[in-house]
Amino acid sequence: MPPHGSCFHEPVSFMDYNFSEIEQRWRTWWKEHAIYKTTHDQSRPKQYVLDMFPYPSGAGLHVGHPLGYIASDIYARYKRMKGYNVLHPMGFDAFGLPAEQYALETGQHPAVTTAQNIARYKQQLDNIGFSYDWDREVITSDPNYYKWTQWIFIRLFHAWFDRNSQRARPIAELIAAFDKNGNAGIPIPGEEDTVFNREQWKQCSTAEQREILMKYRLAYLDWAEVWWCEALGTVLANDEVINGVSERGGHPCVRKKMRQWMLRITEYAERLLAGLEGLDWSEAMKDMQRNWIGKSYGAEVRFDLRDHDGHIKVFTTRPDTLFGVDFMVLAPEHEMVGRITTKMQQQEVAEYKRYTQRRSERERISETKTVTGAFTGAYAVHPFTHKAIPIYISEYVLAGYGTGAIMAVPSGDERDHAFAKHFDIKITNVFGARYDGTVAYSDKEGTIEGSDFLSGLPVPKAIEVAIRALEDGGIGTRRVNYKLRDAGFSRQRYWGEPFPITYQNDIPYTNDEPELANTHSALPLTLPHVDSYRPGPEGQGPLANIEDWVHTPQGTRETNTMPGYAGSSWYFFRYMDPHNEQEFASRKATDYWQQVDVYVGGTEHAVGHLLYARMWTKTLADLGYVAFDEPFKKLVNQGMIQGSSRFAYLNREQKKFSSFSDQLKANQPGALEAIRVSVDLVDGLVLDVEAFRKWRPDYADFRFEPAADGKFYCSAEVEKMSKSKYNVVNPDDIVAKYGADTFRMYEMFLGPIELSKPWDTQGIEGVHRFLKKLWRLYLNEAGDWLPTDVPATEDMLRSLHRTIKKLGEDIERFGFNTCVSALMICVNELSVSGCRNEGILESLVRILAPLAPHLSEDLWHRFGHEGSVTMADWPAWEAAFLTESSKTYPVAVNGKPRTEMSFSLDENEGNIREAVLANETIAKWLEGREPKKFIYVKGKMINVVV
RNA sequence: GCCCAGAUGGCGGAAUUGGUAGACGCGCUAGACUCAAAAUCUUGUUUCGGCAACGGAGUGCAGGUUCGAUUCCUGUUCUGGGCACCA
Repeated sequence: MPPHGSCFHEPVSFMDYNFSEIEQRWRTWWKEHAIYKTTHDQSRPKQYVLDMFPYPSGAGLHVGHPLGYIASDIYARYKRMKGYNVLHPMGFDAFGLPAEQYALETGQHPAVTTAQNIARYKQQLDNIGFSYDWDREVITSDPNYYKWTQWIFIRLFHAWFDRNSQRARPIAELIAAFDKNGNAGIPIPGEEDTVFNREQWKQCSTAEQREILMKYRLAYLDWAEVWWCEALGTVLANDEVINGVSERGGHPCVRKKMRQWMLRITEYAERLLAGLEGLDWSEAMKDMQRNWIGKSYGAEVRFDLRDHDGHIKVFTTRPDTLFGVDFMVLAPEHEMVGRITTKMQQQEVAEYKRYTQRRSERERISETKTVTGAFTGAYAVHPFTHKAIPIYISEYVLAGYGTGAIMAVPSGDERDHAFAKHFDIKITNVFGARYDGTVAYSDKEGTIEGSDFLSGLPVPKAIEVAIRALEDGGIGTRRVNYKLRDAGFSRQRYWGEPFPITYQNDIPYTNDEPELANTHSALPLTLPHVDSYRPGPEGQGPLANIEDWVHTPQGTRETNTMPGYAGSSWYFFRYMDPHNEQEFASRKATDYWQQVDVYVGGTEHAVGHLLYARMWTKTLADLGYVAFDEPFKKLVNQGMIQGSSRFAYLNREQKKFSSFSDQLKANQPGALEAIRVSVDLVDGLVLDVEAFRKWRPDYADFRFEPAADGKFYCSAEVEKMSKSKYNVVNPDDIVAKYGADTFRMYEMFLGPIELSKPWDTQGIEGVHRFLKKLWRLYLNEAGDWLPTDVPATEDMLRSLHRTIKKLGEDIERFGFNTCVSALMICVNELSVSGCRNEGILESLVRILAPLAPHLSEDLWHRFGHEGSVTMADWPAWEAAFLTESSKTYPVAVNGKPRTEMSFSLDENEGNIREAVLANETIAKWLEGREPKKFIYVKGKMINVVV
């Protein structure tokens, strides 16, 4: 019979710490009493504690996943006890490639496998005793959720970024401005030179007008590169392409342009950069975002072509080196390449372009050893010296960065230098003696030389003078450049949000626009059923295969789907108001819960998810839907828990495995083969040989040569935890064996939350012993309740209050490993002193509650409380119990500690000096010398310098 | 290649503001209880020399600042994470 309430006074025969019975009982009780239900409560301050929601993979959770969840759960529970109304939800980032891949292989619908995976994840999470309010669960692939993802996309489509006010505004306001003044003062992003007046605007056809508007929209269509695999007839993700061939099948892949949806995140570059200042994120994380945004100051310079009309624009951060330009390099994809390449060079250029098409961007920018490129045969004209400048193409210039073209200054840039040497281009020195002809001088120290009007000027001054000369001559302009690029928002896949877009004559309309006669307006636009998950024609997604879905009387539907980050860019709003059918979240809800106070997740999201979520929040704020424009106030990054793999050593010729030792490897190098052993078959390093033989029947008749003690040892190596390495540890197994409370505390005890560290199943015993020891403070073997009203000693009180203070401080700063140590020390002390004082022991239960909620709940109820310990108050520590009157000082001579001496804390320095110098040990080290200096730091140490 | 982080006993780690390096735990060691095992309790455990007292060395490596450096500075090596369609 399941227990109810706190009425469990029925006799229990087994009075040891019976974690499985305790944990099951209280999990049921929490559920029945909806302990973790969160409501809108104005009377308490709010606290929003959020985990990055997981992608529910088919492999289930391993012990590494819950690390951050445990930390945030402890924090959330602590904040509840401190009187906050805590929002601590969980959900699933459920769209994604793996489910689709699985569907391709097995034919099972991604919705089905995803639902199964989510069910498994939830069960695993519940096993660990998290305080999530599951009523607020968010699943990105649920139509009731992605309805609002689509709704936000429509807002992005109908919005543009006003550079003057630095915020997004409805597109209707842009149209109004065009009707009045054309695009005067509102340049087209990326095409700032294109200007039209009101008449020109009005003369445009609707199609032309919409084409112009597309260049402003925050969600827009453009041509962008993807990996295209001809043999598979599909677009591939970066990590599906390895060295230019597909991961599956090894078919050649090339970069190909496709028409895609993009997000104009570049318009937010400045705000995304500035917004970082006020955030409580690690400096490392902010640096990564700053670096990604990549703001740089410089100039855009126009180089006219010698034998053609037109010009090439370059962006440079070093306009001061303009006189050192010896050649130019265009990205192979640069639009100008086809036009300017001479007949002589056409074949070479075409071949080189084919080569770069197979190269990933990463390969192109990382390649430093071999220089590649091709000469176009064309020349530009230097704007000041008018000398002819040869134009090359090379992979190290990327089309997407700056203008896709550079002016090359070999004396001042390492890559340009290598390029010049390789192609035997004469190098002009603009750094005088600082360039020695062998290594480019790229420092910004010193003066510029041999550069006409710039000669003799120090670099910063030269940059200014050069920019002014460029602007005066109408040759260039001062410019700020960002490395940040607009984000691709199309995927040629099935398992993602469909776009609420319909094309009429190739013009995209959002489904709520009047042109579609309101026939498509209802959201969500649900994913239609497909019979096959194979790609559609010409690289389109599987949706393109469903003729009668694509073709509607009003037009043809968009067949791309949204990328994985669409749903995760705003889910933190939905938790605030998860069942709202009118809005993505009400203003009342978002105004109450505001920003996420603490966001916990891995660094791998540093620049992807965290940047997109910030942009979406800014857009929603600009359009008036929420009141704040930064989603995550504080960010905590958890490290990874790595696997500890095991290897057995095999001499295949002799059909013999040898127990591992340091000598073994040294004695037989080359002859030994390391064979992976599942961690399930190993106790520490000792292999269960019989189990291994069963696991790998192909080795069943091999010999196993044990060590001298008769055991067979494996070697260990720290690696990523993954199935293929046989080092995955499932939290379910750990919880079954030791209980969730032990598991939670052990994960925290392992080390600082932000560091990566290997999992070691053996170490968990220590934490488990600690909980058993704690249990014995409350109940003896006979099951008698031990706490009574006996008085507490001063030592006990000091021990308790020191621990209360430390726990509070450590939880606030996410230092959970030291929390566990502090509790261990406290329990050790209370055990030694035989503490039975119920006041102390009850406080101990409270401070244990965030870390070990099941055990604490059980003891809490044994104290006679009816409510949950979750709602108990966090005890206050009292300074009176912590003050010490004296200190045992380390006394050092010349910085080396030689002895210890105790002094009262209010002893004056003169007396201390006298006593120290009189001390026998110190006198011995002084050897009669007069101390040069006497250093006394109150409460810390004493140092005598001779 | 670029950006970021980390390196302390056999292992995970502690030392929160520059002040006794190794807390706490694992493992190992010796012992108590037990027919035995488990559980529990007790002892020791950075390393070298020494019975000990004590002394030398020691926080990836090489320097520097300081009365004093795991902590600050310069350089360097190695490991891990990210680099735009994995999530």
